[in-house]
Amino acid sequence: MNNNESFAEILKGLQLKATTRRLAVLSILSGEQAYASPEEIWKKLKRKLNTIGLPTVYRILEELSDNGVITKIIHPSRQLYYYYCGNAGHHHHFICVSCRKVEDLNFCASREIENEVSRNLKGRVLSHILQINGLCEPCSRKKGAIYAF
Amino acid sequence: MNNNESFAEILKGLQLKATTRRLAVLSILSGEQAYASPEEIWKKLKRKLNTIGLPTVYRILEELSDNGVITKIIHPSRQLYYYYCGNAGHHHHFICVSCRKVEDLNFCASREIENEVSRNLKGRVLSHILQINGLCEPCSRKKGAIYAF
DNA sequence: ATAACAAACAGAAATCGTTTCTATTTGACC
DNA sequence: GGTCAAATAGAAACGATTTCTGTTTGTTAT
Repeated sequence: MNNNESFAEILKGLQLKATTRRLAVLSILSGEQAYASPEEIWKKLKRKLNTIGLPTVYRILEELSDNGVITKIIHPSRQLYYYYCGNAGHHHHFICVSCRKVEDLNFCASREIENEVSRNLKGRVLSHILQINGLCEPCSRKKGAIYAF
Repeated sequence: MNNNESFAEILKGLQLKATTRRLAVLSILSGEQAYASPEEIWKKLKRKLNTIGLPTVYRILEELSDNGVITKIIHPSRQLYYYYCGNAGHHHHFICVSCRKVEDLNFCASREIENEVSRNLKGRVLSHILQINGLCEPCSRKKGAIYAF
């Protein structure tokens, strides 16, 4: 499968072995258009692999997230959620709090923020978090499906 | 104390009783210029009050945060941290990941974001998270005190 | 003031998402 | 195929957070 080959390249580039589990995690995540929890991902992995431990899933997700291959979603419940995004450049996400769909946002104010911080606060920016929480188009039509976030 | 009176007003406005514990939490948080964890706040509370339970601190912090009186800090460790900010208007924060100091940011792109989401995604924005992580001026001078975030 | 009642709290215990640990297996390279 | 470090399974531990129950406190009306 082509995807698996390119995922293997990505892993090698990060000096991570292209193991069955890592490729399976990437395969599953890349097939999702919604963010997923480690346990949810684990359940899907168990269908394809004879054995896979939940701690393994946690470790792989953290590795991939630390290396920028996947995105960690910020959730008020503070549960961990992850999302694979093929879009390589720096960008942010709009997440639907109802169906969990994630969409790319073509907006980032990092330059303005950088200016503001260095000019007014004399501080140094290491990173920034920008996430938009809302309802995607289909969900916003369904009445009664609105959650405060 | 004047602060306590105004805190009592705030609580009453939210239909929360102005209890000794709630006022003590607000008193302690408003005296901090850095974000603090529930346990840290609890330890300080124990010095002023005969008895105070950690679950009470958690509950109060969540109530106040839900009502917008205090701010929840987003931290990669996913530990809870809170911060009291007197600034009433909508704004965001620059947090120092070294000394935990929180500073206000006079920047918010909510209008641009709203436009982008409604135009391109046809979605509906419920809320947004913007937090800048970095090093404040004094901390950025101290070499060796830099953390990835 | 004080009585009455719901809201708030203390303290113990439980919860459960996440991490650690150790022995075993696997992938990469020769 | 052999070698060795890296990766994994499974069990166990962890610890921040929440739940639960009986008791206390703040508020409101008297």
